[in-house]
Amino acid sequence: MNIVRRGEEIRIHSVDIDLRLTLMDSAQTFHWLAVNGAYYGVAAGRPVCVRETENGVALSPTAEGDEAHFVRYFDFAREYERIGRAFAMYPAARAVGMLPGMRVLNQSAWDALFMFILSSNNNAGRIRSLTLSLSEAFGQRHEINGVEFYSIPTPEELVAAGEEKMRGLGCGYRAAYLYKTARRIAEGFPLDALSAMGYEAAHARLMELPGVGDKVADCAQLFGMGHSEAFPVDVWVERLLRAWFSEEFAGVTNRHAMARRGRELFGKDAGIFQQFLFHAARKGLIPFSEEGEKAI
DNA sequence: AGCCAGGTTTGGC
DNA sequence: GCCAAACATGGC
Repeated sequence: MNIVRRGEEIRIHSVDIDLRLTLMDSAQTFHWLAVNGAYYGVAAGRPVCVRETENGVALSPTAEGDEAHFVRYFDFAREYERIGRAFAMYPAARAVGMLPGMRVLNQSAWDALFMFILSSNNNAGRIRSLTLSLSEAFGQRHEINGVEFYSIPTPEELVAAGEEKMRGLGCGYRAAYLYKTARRIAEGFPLDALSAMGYEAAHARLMELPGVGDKVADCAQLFGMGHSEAFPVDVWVERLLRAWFSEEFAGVTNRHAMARRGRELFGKDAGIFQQFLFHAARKGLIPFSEEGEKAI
């Protein structure tokens, strides 16, 4: 990795990054706009335009000292090839090599929590449209290169908007979850302190929030709190584990136990590995039947 | 029309 | 503790 600044632009060279895969297709974030081959959005508090270069990315506008922020956001300091090798004894680990340039983002805790509360029993397309609708209605406006986009609304902005207006945008029963959680945070729940806590303690605190169960908590921790051992288990990961890890997960009956077993088995990189397994499963790159049989 | 979507909550054993 | 059903919404 090599970082160069020119005026308001930061260029990060010699990194493995596929922006469309990471920002638009991988279902770990839902708020980015793709316009003319560039991507516009707020990256953990920094409104920015990102585009791919020959062997990396260019970001603008940026301020002095933002380099470390974007390296962290795109997780450029972690070597994903090493993770693929470390799990090479599992046939399904070819998922890592099949998705070059997918990064596991370090988003802000609230942004990740917001989007994954909306994700419950929902599909990626509608999570995205709800995220964009709520952001445009209640978030802050930004404009770069004539492209207009919005911050995800803060807890305070959601509380000011009210549950009924949120429901009016199509949130369904998730409006109550998101509104009540926003109110808890606005009233002092220490969301930003959870990143500094251990996985288990932070997980237990997150589960206190309305609309946050094991899966949403794990996604918020993995994508928004730097807890790389969090191992979210959704429908896709469950099917994949039953098919391709039947010995390792033998006797594991429910998703809560699968998530615990995933952390035990894969350790600190469990969540990174999970993201590759998840996406490969969802896209049919690693096939299996409904009964959990491998389909090679 | 009925099933599914990166689930959570609630109420019954 | 574990399990089933209810919960809004839109796309296929």
